[in-house]
Amino acid sequence: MTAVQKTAARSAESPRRALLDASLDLIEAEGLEGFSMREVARRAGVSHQAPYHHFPDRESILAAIVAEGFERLRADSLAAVEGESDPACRYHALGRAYVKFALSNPAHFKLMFRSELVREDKHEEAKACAQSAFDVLVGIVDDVAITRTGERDPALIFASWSMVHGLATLMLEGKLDKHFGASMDSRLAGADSVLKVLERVVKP
Amino acid sequence: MTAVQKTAARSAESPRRALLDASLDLIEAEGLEGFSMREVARRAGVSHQAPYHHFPDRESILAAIVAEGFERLRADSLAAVEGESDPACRYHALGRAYVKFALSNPAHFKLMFRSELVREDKHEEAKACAQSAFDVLVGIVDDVAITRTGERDPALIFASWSMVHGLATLMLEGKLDKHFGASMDSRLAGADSVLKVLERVVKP
DNA sequence: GGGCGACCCTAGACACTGTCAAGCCAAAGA
DNA sequence: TCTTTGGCTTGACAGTGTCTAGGGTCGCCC
Repeated sequence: MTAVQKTAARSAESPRRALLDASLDLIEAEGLEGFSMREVARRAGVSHQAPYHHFPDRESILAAIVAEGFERLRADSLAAVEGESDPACRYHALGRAYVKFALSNPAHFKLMFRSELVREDKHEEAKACAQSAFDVLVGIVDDVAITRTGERDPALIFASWSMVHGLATLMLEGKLDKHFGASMDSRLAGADSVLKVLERVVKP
Repeated sequence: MTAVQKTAARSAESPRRALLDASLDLIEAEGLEGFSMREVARRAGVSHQAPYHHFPDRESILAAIVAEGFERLRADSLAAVEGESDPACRYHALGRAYVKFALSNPAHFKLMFRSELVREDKHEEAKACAQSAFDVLVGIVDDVAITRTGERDPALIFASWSMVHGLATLMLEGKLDKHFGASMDSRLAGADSVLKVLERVVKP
C-alpha cells in the first residue's frame, strides 16, 4: 500500500481531511523543513493548487495541524493522569506524558511551538486548543500545590511547564543523547530522573 | 549609513567576516525564516554566488553562526557569575544570564538549537563551542550541589538546563506573554520568580 | 428542462530560493 | 614568465509559495 493509498483510505470523507492527513504524514516523514504545499498536494494526489481551495495559505494548514497537536496533547495528558489519584503521582504522570508526546511526534511537537511558522493571534482555533491543553496542566499543578501547602503556587506552574518543555526540546534536538541515549526507553528513563528533581519541591 | 555600509565598516578585514556579520544582521532583523544566502550576499554587496566561495553551503554558514552564538553564551555566563562567590548566587545568576541571552538574541538563540538547520555531527566547531558553554553550566551546578550535599548531582544538571532552556524557549515563542508581559524587564522578573522554584531544591 | 451557485479542481505564470558550472581578473610565488 | 590561488561574476536549473484565470459537476429553484 503506497503512502498515497494509505492517506486516501484513512480519509475518504473530505478533501480537507485528506490534505491534513497527507500533511501529517509528510511532516513526520520528512520533518518540518521537508514540508511543502506542493508535496502535500502530490501526496494527496491532486494538483499543486488544490490545497489552496481548502486553506487560504501555507500558514493556515500548519495552524490546523497545530490545533490538532494541542488537542492530542490534551487527550494524552488526561489519559495519563486518569488512573492516578495521588496529586504527586498525577503530577509526575503529566510530565512524563508531555515528554512522551514530544518524543513520539517530534516534528508535530516542534511545529506547535514555532511562532514564526504559525502566529497564534492569527489563528484562533490553534490558540484555543493550546489554551485547553495548558488548562489541564494548570489544574494538575494547582492540585499538587494546594495539597501540599493549602494554596496555589503560580510560579510552580511555569517552572513545571518550563522544565518539561525544555527537557522535551533538548531531547528532540539531540542535545541530551550523549547522556541519555537516543532510544525512546532510555530517554523516558532519563526524563523520569530529571522530573524527580523538581518533584523534590512538591514532596515532603 | 546603510546596512550595507555598516556591515562593511564593521568588518573590512575579511570577506568571510563580512558575510558572517551580514548574516547576523539579517537573522536578527528578519528572523530565521527571513534568512537566505542571496539576501546575505545582497547585504554584503556581492553577487549571489560569492558566499559559496567562503562556505560550502547554507548549513555551513549557519554552523559558523551557531559556533559564535555558543561562544557568546559562554562568555555571558562567565561574566554573569564572575562577581558572585556564593554558589547559590552563582547558580541563580547563570540561569538569569541564560534567559537574558536568549531574550537579547532571539533568532540567534533559536538557531543554536535547531538541529534540522545545523547538524552538529557535521560541524565540529559548532559542536565544540556548544560543549564549552555546557561545561560552564556543569561546573556551576556541581558547585552548588557539592556545597549542599557533598556530592555531585547529575540529574540536577539536566533539570537546571531543561528549566532555563524551556523558560527561554517558551518566552521567545510568546507562550508566556499573557502572564509575564513581553518587555525585557517584565520577562526577566518573571524568570527570576520561576528560577526560584528550582532553587528551593538547592537551598536549606 | 434550464439556469444558477457552491464546491472542487486544474493550468500557467511570477518572483523567489539553494546550488551547480563555467569563467574572469589581479596578486603572488616559482 | 608561467602558474597557482583567492575572490568574484554571470547564467542556468529545479524547487518553492502564491496569484490569476478558468473548467467541470453537482443539487436546487423557477
